[in-house]
Amino acid sequence: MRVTREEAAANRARIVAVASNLFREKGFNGIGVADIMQAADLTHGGFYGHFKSKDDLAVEACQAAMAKSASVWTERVADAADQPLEALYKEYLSPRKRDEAKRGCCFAVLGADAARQGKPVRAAFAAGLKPLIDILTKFVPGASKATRRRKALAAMSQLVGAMVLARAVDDPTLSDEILAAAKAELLRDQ
Amino acid sequence: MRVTREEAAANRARIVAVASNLFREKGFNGIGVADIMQAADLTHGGFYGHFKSKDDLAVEACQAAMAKSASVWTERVADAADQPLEALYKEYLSPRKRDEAKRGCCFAVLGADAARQGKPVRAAFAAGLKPLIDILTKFVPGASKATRRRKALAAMSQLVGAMVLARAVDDPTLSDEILAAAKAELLRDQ
DNA sequence: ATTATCTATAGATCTATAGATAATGC
DNA sequence: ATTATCTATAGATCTATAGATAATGC
Repeated sequence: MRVTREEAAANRARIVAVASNLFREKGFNGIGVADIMQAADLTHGGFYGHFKSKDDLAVEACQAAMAKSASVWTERVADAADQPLEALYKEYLSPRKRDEAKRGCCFAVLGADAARQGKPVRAAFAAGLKPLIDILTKFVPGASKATRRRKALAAMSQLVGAMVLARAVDDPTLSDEILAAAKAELLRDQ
Repeated sequence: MRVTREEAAANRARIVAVASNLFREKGFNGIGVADIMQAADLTHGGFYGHFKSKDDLAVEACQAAMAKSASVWTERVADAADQPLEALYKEYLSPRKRDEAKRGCCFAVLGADAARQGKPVRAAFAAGLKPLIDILTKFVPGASKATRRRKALAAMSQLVGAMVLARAVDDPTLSDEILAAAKAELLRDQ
């Protein structure tokens, strides 16, 4: 039953990866430790050898997801050097992304949930937000750094809010319209 | 033990009102039927005489909260006829509102949760969004109705997203900065 | 007689822990 | 000997229901 040190580390990483998807799909309270472990092909009891508590896993799972977002954003603006913001906004606000919450942006999917969690989760969210704001600040138009940062925070808000609304409503036409409107208004300001 | 027909109707309304606050404060999965009934000064078992299920209550509680939002918005734009949008944005994005989730906007507090619920909740969210968009469409600047509607959807997204982010982060300075940035950018476009 | 509310409980599910097991790594 | 994982379970909590109770309203 026991595995090598390497396999144990891989098991831990798999728990974090699986939890990162399941928390985003079902919310912090929508999935239990036993189901997460089952999805990672491990037994329930083994969990507490890797993590102190479910909250501890929540912090790590969100950190992993937000770090992934930052690296995808960095890659995207590098790939589309001529129109970095257009590429970013288009991907973020795509109907495909909307329909795949488990791989979606933590802020749109778990932001409201995070507000109800303890300090560690909320600290992770603040830390995870900063790199995304920095990327936007670099590319958003504006004479001063302060102006660009203000625009970046507003743009991030618009991205997150549009995705929250597009997912909440049960009306595909309205949902698509929200995503298109946010994208059009964000790009109009370039 | 039995109460009059009038009192029973009042009890039902009190359950909806209390649930509307508790769902917003703790999320759909963060509060149970027994606790809601206790907050309404009734016993757990009495719940199922009023509602078919917890989901049914969730629909009614959200409808009530969103109807309240629409009536407050209508009142606000009438009170501040010279600068209706400024009044609306300033109130929505105030730190006071951020710190009082239980009376907050359903879309910011429960939008991501709603996306994981069944059709009835999501239909209620679509229906509840429309009056708010209509109010914004009336006052947002723009030559054509189509332009104004697009701006209204984008503005609503920005309001909701800024509130989600401001609540999620554990850093008062950053949180205030998000609210201020969204307000400034929304009003810059007048 | 009807019915709004109550007590009590069934049956799931949840987090966390205790102790056993068995393979690694000294 | 150490330790990653396992089985089993304690103790809470959750939704929903069954049946009793007692006041209303015919």
